[in-house]
Amino acid sequence: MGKPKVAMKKIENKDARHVAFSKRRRGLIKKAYEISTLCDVDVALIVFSSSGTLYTFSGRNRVEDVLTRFVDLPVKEQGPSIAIHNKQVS
Amino acid sequence: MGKPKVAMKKIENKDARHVAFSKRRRGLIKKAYEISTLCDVDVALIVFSSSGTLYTFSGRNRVEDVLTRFVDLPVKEQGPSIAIHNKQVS
DNA sequence: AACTATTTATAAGA
DNA sequence: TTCTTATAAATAGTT
Repeated sequence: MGKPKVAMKKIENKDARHVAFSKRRRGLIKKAYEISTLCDVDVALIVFSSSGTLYTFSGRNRVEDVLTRFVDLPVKEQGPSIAIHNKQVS
Repeated sequence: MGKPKVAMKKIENKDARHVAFSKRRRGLIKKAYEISTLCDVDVALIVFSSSGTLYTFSGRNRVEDVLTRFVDLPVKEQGPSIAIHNKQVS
């Protein structure tokens, strides 16, 4: 990550947490853009800040269209309700 | 990125594109997990591979719940239909 | 908002 | 697909 290896838990200091959110939000959206472009896949990303502000990204198609595509899948194919970050999720 | 600086356009070689998708999907989901945990925010990520396989991630809440939260917003607050990766999107 | 030291992500190759 | 390695990119703390 950055300089020190940071523990993977909520950053308790509010200012530090907001700064991290701002930096990482930009990084995450960039990564989403890259995989969408390089690999030619459909991506939709939705983030709600703790104050409720919405941030989104989508690549080739509109967020709504990707969501529609998701919702239209049979529930079984939507996979587990809670996804695990380090496992491949159906 | 990795070793060589790669052009930001579709990887034309199919095998290379699939390998990149596999690696980057993992990285993207990890980043989504990290921002969700460190910054205590709601994240939903949906990716459809070119063959139509679905990959998702969500943090504190289920993907469906984040989508519902998005859909329930007034359309104006859902922001632009096409998000731009390097700009902050409302 | 910029800088910088350091960690992390990842393109190629095996 | 997994591991290794070299290098680019992300980012935590600081200014």
